[in-house]
Amino acid sequence: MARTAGSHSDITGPRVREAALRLFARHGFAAVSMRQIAGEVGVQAGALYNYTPDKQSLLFSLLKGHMDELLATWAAEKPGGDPAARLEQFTRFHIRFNVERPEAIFISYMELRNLSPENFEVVEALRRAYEDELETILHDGVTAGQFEVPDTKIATLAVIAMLTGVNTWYRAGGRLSLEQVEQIYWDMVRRAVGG
Amino acid sequence: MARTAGSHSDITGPRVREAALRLFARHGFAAVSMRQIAGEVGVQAGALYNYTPDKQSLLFSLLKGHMDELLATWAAEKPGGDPAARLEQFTRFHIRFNVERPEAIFISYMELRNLSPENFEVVEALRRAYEDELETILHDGVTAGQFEVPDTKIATLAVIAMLTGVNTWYRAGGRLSLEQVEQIYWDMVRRAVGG
DNA sequence: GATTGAACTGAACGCATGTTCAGTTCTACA
DNA sequence: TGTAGAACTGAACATGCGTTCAGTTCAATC
Repeated sequence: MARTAGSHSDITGPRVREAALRLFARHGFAAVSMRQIAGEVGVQAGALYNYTPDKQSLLFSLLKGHMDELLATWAAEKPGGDPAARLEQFTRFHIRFNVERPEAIFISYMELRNLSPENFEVVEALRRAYEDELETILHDGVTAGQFEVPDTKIATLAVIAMLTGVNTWYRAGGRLSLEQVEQIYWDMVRRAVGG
Repeated sequence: MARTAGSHSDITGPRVREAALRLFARHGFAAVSMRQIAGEVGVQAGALYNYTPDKQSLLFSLLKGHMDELLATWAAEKPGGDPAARLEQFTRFHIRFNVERPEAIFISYMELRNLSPENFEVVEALRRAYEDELETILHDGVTAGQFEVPDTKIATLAVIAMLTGVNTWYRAGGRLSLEQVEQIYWDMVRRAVGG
């Protein structure tokens, strides 16, 4: 819209982010150079600095963007009503969202330590907000007498860890369909919380 | 024993491994320099090469040593008999072993991609062997009609992911004792497999 | 106390890093 | 078609990297 002459930035910008995401996920933030990212995009290293003030900001932008999208997507389909139904929805949502973005999930867990303290704080707060979504469901379920959970905080972390683990082995077109995977995990989650 | 003159290697050697483990866990393999490791030990970078042929081998040695210890320790207390009792034993063992070695666990999951292909294959095989221990228990439980698990492989990975997640939040001296944590997770695991 | 060899130093090696910037290219608009 | 200015190049910068090695230090043995 407000673009002026000579602009390719709306093409190159996303390509920089995609290349950085892919390379960070594959080799790790510290092991990837700006020249490698530039090479993937087909550009010289200096050109990247039209799109990020520095390498650290590029990582932060990717992680923050991912968390924002996660929370926004969940907010859009956030169910109400019965805690058990909401827990099933959360379980299926988390699995589906994760397997669709393996690289973003991967770096969101692995590269937190490469964020500066201020940037870490921001991403960490978003992650806590996401965890709170699940904890609220569990808490409501306990209150309603539907779940039997001695400690909702621990159960929250345990369930998320279990679900996120799907990413370590799931591959599209594998032995099980996504629907089957969702069903198996939902059965385990439901029973784990005594539902 | 066979040590000859001028030797400090039985002191420095372990210190190199400890420093490397700590630094790799904190900052990541690629982000840690040999000079940083040497600095922690109180030695010049060149001296490290009395203890490892190169940086890559140092990482491999740490990961392989960890997996060997994991398997040996489990083998030593490996229970027999009732699948449910064995599953409880495995659950408690895994949690206890992990929280006692947070740094080794961390790099065992995070730094696999920094291993050379041959080294990766070795560590991966050891991890599969450990997973097989749990899968055998689940399989026996299903055969005995004690567990209700549609897919023992997936259940294995789900349970291990859930248990390993303890490391992301557990701190000694925190709100819950290790015994309480073990109990909470064992309840969840037992129910998740329909036991 | 002399000797031996492991342990270590300190400097050097070639190379890669993140980042900057003057200069060049190219595209959308006048 | 001329031009403004965004996009990009290509070289340079200081710094740090993993690794090597000739030389020095030091402790256990004779």
